[in-house]
Amino acid sequence: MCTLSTAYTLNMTAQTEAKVLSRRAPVTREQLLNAALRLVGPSRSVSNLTLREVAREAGVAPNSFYRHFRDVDALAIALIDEAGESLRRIIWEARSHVGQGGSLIRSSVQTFMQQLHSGDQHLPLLLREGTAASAAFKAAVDAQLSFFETELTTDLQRLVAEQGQHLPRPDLVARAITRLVFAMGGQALDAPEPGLESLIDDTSEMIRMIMRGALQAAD
Amino acid sequence: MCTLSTAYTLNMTAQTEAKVLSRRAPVTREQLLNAALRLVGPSRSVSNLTLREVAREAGVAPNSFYRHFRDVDALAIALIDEAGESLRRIIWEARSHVGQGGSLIRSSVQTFMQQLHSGDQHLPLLLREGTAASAAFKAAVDAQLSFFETELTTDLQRLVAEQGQHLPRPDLVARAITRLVFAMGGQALDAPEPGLESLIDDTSEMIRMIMRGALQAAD
DNA sequence: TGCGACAATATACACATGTATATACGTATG
DNA sequence: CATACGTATATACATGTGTATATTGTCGCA
Repeated sequence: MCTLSTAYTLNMTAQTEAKVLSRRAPVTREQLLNAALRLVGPSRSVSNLTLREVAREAGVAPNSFYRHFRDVDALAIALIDEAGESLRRIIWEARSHVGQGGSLIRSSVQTFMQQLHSGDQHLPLLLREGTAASAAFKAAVDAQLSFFETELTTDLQRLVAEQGQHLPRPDLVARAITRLVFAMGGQALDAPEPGLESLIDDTSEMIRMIMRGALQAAD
Repeated sequence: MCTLSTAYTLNMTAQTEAKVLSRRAPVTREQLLNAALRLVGPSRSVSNLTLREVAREAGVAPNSFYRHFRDVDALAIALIDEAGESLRRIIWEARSHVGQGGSLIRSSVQTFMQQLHSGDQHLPLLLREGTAASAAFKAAVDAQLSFFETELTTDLQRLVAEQGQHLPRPDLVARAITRLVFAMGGQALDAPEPGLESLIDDTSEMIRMIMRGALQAAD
């Protein structure tokens, strides 16, 4: 099969987008990351990606991979970090978008779930690799989740304090909410579009249960 | 490498345990299942298992695999079903073991978490493949979880009714608890042994929050 | 006893994979 | 300009993989 060598030049999707820019522009790195993201799609695990496969999809010689990542696992961790940033950005937007119209809980959950269906594969990846094989992956995901939980903890305390109440164990509450939302997100991933609304409702109601139960413990 | 052909006869761990029993005793099937379980260990994903690898570990010729499973995915689903049965058995035992000493919630959570560290890889597998790549895997895991949630729903209703109370949305409560426990179980998997107790405490407290919050909604 | 079915095996083939080696190309600096 | 360097490439090789084909051994039934 000598069609392989020519195949590199056929896939020019991301290759032409930035032809030449300075000397050491790490454009190939982005190509590889995007190619991997494209390959895993909505449900494939990054741990069955192949070095050659990613290079092929990126329109790059197999050996060029080594210039940017030690192996596929290194690339995977880079993707997880990207996904963590994405998550923080998403939720930050959700917080700022919350009008007086809907509750903060519901609109946050809605933003999260809709992002899962947006076509950007970063969040699905984060959900998947959290229980993945490699211990390194899990550690990377857990770091991102912990970061998120910390933010949520202070947020919850502030919100509850605004209503003149006190929230016991805010760390536990934040952790429960985070993990629950991620678990429900896993279901949302392969739920049909119409069923998504009820999934958002259910998840929001679960969160309210947790909040009520936590506040009640203050007695 | 012609050492391969002899290697089959070297690994006799499970092969000798039941020499000959009737004609069509599917002993090789169990060998393959156990071998796969041994190979995935506490953290490896079943989707990177190789047909030859499993056959090798089972001490069986690669082609014998086809007699029992169409491919590795079919084996994986069989393992998930086994894991579901295991889960139900575990929790059933937990329920019956609950003395007046500890709360039902805590002892159930404890049983679950301890089982995760017991060396039996069925439950870890169930946790992992729930967010796995293959849609078939997720469906299989979801079926087992749904079954579990149904049992839990009726249990919760009965328990609450015994105390003269009414539980609104018992299905939601059961789902939240199940998914949360599984999410926390994922953390318990690679938590050091000493930290396990606090993880059990945290998870139990989370469940109590959910229960209190759900009951409070009855007003 | 022998025979037919069935499970398990050995051998083989056409791939795909990770990586070693050597080579071309473009750019910044002397 | 020329040289050196960083990047990407082509080629190659040993190894692992899924599966097709043919063969062996073993059991139940006649």
